Amino acid sequence: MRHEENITLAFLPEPLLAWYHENARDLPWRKTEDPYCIWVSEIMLQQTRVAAVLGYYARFLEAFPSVEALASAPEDRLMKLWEGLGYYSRAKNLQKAARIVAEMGAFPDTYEGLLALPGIGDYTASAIASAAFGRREAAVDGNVLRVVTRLTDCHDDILDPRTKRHVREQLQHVMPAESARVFNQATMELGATVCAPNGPPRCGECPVADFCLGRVRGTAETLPVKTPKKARRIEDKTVFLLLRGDRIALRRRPDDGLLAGLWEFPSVAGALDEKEAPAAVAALGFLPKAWKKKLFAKHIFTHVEWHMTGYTLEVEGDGPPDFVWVNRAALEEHAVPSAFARYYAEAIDHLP
DNA sequence: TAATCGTGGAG
DNA sequence: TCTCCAAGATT
Repeated sequence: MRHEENITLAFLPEPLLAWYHENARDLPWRKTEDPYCIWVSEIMLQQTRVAAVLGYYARFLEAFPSVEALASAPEDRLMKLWEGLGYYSRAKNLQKAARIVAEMGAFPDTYEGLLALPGIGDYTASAIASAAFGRREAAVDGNVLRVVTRLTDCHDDILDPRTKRHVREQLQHVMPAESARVFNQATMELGATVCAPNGPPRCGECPVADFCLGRVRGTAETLPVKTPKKARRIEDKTVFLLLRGDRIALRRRPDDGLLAGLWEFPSVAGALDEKEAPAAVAALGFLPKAWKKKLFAKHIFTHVEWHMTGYTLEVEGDGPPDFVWVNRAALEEHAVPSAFARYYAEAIDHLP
């Protein structure tokens, strides 16, 4: 560890906390010390923007006000509440952990205890331990990594776990015991609003610009250093909106992998043209009656890209046993991911 | 270690 | 339209 870095970070807490006191956003999870509420917020906020979380957070706590309520919730209701928020294993791990906590009778109140719960890693364990229990545990997320690497002019790859460990160690040394609840929040707030991603830092508004090595040396805009990510692969799919009377076909995705356990319109691999599609429909056990529409849609995930060719048609026959047939009202009760948004809207258009 | 796992806002 | 990437965890 370089001596220089310690000196810089030692100056951080006082001006940072003063700035935070005047500039903190008014966020609902900052108004409570209830570990359950804080936990829910931290899981939702993983890789997800504050603006996207706010509505989900309010609806989720309304539906499941306690660990016990979450522990006993039906999975379909849980997934419907998480619909559109992404990273759906978070919701499943949340319920797994709720059942463990309910069984334990109390929320773990230490970093180690929290870390043992499903869906809680190093960052989240530290964040909850400090915000809910006042423990002196430095939480290192993307904001904190950006702030610290700029402050210390550190060019290590922030995707390397060793960099995170190093940053956490440095912060553990300077994090004030009497301000444990807000120090993490303040560092993240600075990274979210001033020392922000996507563009140059707003050093003119920064309370610690005076001793920021990245600013002094002119490297702040190039930090943090991050290894480039791999190119996305493209997957062609053909999606079928199968109409039968006032109903449409849905099927549940497998329990593992992408969009696990969510509902989708039936599809097959490959981009089928008008000549190939009828055979695929017949292979599913249907007799096509009327072809209504063809619709292309693209959806971009983090490292996969779906190119979807969609056909809307009326059919006869039951099809595979795992298909369920839903009317408009029932469709709206199922958790269908945003990847199918264009087809979802199309389905609604064709249902009475 | 490296790949996997969503979505949408911002530039 | 395209790229980046956000309060990460898991395997």
